[in-house]
Amino acid sequence: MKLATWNVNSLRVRLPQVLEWLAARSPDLLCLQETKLEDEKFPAEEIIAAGYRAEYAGQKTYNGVAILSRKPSESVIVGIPGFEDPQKRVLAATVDGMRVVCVYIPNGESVDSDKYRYKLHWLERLTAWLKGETARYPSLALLGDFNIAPEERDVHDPKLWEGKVLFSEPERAAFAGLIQLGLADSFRLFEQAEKSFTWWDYRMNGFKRNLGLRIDHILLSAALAKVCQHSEIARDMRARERPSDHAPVIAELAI
DNA sequence: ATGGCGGCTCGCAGCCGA
Repeated sequence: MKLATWNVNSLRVRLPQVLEWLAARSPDLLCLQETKLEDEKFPAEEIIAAGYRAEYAGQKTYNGVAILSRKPSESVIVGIPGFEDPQKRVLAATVDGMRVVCVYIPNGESVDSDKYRYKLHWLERLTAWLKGETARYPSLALLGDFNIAPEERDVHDPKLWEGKVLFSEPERAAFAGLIQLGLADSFRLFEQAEKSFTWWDYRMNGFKRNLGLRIDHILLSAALAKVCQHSEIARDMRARERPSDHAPVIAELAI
């Protein structure tokens, strides 16, 4: 079973690339973030024609998440239960016996901003909810744009990023809190090339110079991590014409 | 170097992202 996540930075713009990528890599499941589409505008017909089911929760201009899957979804939840938030950032579903949680964690803007405080609070609420979910579902995958680079090796220049949003200690502590729920960072289950990133700034030739961060992740419960055989970043998609600033991340499971 | 780029909007300038 092949799982994937991709912040597409507008599904309207990136739909042709998404359809092409689905055909080329044939994931069993693909979580999308930043669809930036109201549900009425979601391209359900094109997704279905490509052989996938789609669950989605979007809004105009900002945010928006979706789960595309070969198999149907059950027990779909939008948002963190009990946490009022108009921003569409969480979508959970059970697919093929696996609990799948697709997240678009807030960016945080800068460490002295209200958005940063919102991000940390949001992470607290996510973690508290997932504590119950991980206990309830032995097979659970948490996929998405975390907007957190967990370790120094996930940042092109750790000195430059020290204390900055996406790499600050409180954010990394929150990421560690998710790991402490019994989840494994699937990418790090395997040997990987140095300077492997999932996001590169559009500006200053960030991709060409590989000035990136690894902020998109697939976390797996112990039962899934045990059967995970491979994980990679599809950085070729960042080299395309009119790319998203994020590349897809893949985890392959022997189930 | 608070610029850079790209996407969005009851757009034509200003926001947000990371």
